[in-house]
Amino acid sequence: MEDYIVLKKLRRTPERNYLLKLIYERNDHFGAEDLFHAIDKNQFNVSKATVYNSLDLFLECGIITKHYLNNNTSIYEKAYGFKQHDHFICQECKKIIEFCDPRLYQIKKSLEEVLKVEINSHQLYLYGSCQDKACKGSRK
Amino acid sequence: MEDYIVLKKLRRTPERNYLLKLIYERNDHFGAEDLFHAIDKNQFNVSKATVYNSLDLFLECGIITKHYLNNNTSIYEKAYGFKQHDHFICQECKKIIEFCDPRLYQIKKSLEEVLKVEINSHQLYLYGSCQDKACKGSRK
DNA sequence: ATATTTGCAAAGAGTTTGCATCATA
DNA sequence: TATGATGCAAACTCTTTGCAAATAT
Repeated sequence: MEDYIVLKKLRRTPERNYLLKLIYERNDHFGAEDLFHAIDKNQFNVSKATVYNSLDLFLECGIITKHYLNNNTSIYEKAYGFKQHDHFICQECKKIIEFCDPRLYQIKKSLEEVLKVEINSHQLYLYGSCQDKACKGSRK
Repeated sequence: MEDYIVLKKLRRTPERNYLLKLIYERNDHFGAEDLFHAIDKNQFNVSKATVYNSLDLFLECGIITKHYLNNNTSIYEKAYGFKQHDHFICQECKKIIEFCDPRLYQIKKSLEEVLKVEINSHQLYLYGSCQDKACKGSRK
């Protein structure tokens, strides 16, 4: 699991290793604060600054992905070894459904030509409501 | 231009009218702060709180659109009478190019079926580099 | 040895809130 | 006149920064 570490020419510190471990243990979308609180303070004392620093680093390394939510905060998810996907976000219950649609790549390709630009990445968020019982139940 | 005001059952205040005017005078993507600074303090004294309140209101009315940028801030653009479009953002020079691709609607339609959800809106941002001379020139 | 990384606490940016005052309907 | 809207400043949240001490290479 920690074999994924590709810290390039950077230093391998216990804090980074520990944070990576925490990240790979979870399968959700988490905020910097979530990660900070997941730290076992008895085991390790990682500061918030280091959490942010490390997240930036992991992001650059492609180990995690960052999403900018509609409340001006960010969440992350591990990325390494997972295929590129996009997100549907239920506005009622905040559930996130991941999906992947190859047609998006066609769109990107043709837009590169039409707009005469080079596209490196994209973010697609679909907003709406899911049909979960639990979700419906929570509606006012 | 101010005929667009559809303040529903809400009050028509001089502050809101003035802000709407400012918004319709500009054709760019602007932040709350930008709008606040665009206020002619001699002419009007609109507080920051009112700017934020009004932007929320205009957003609900569909008069403006809100985008969440990759630095956890928001920008707005007027929406009324403009057709839905998406954005390419140059990571070098921050230029924004708007585009509209009908295939995205097909994707949304089929995802509604596949994911069994109802999609109300979406946000698609493409990131990359444009080929402008001015942009290239600014690269380190 | 030395340049990077850390922790801490303080600063910062953007946004929201509380409340008394004001003003639209 | 009654409720909604405003201005102000303080509070809040998330994130970044400065710096001395610690540490990986």
